[in-house]
Amino acid sequence: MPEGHTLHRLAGQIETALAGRRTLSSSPQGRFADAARILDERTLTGATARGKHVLVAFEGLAEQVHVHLGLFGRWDVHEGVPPVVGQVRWRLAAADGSTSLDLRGPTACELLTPLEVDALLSRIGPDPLDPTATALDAEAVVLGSRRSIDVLLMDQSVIGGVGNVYRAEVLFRHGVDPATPGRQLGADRWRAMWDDLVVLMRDGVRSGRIDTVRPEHTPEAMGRDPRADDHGGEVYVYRRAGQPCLVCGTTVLTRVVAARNLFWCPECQSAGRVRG
DNA sequence: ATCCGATGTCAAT
DNA sequence: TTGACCTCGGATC
Repeated sequence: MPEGHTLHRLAGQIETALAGRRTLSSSPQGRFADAARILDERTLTGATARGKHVLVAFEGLAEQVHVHLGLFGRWDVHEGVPPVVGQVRWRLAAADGSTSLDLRGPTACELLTPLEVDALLSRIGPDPLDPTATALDAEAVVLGSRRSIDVLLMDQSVIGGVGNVYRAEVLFRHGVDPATPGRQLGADRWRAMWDDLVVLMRDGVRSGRIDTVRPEHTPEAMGRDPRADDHGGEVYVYRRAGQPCLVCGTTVLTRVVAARNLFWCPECQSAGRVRG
């Protein structure tokens, strides 16, 4: 589901399956019907992802489709064109019937003018999956902030594409206390975290899941049952509240930060902790 | 059959 | 800080 890697993966799949091809658009659920009529029968020219947003472009149309999945949107890629099931906001299909995509429950599915696209892109922070972005692009904001790193990581104008799983996991992998203010993080640690996000998220694009557990801590290496915490990927702390830390055995904690459930190990994650 | 949570964001207060 | 929104599936009754 939808952190940045999901959207980059989808953009890639759309390009591979549909770029340069004539497409059919419809809105079985109805709320995208007017736009779908404009898009129908057009050749798709490209799909790009920035942060958690996807933009799809069509020949002869200045506007692009902006899609944001939100918390529970889904975008399923099908071989062929199966019968519609449930609420499908936008069905996009190759005109030859080879491939189709069903978009459900998105926060955003709308046509944006070039000006609106520019405005959208300008409010998304550097994205670890953008090959032109670097740790330096967010460094001044992060290292100058009094806000805590667990809040900064979720702020899409600071870093684009990181969501609740990558937040918890990158903090764990770097032993960082989630409450550490950005200004106390230190440049070395920030850069290491950024580089790690690049690696983890690229891996997520490739696999379609979030795996963050290092080889020495995998179920195979530790003799654990891999199905014990199966959330579609192998993780250290995400959704493991009350269970023992995979590394030290301390009970994993949870609390709401930036309106989402944060998970962390109070023993392993002490770097940056304020004393007293 | 019903409830609840979910890898997100924004507006209103 | 809270509520609203979008939809589905797993847990619970």
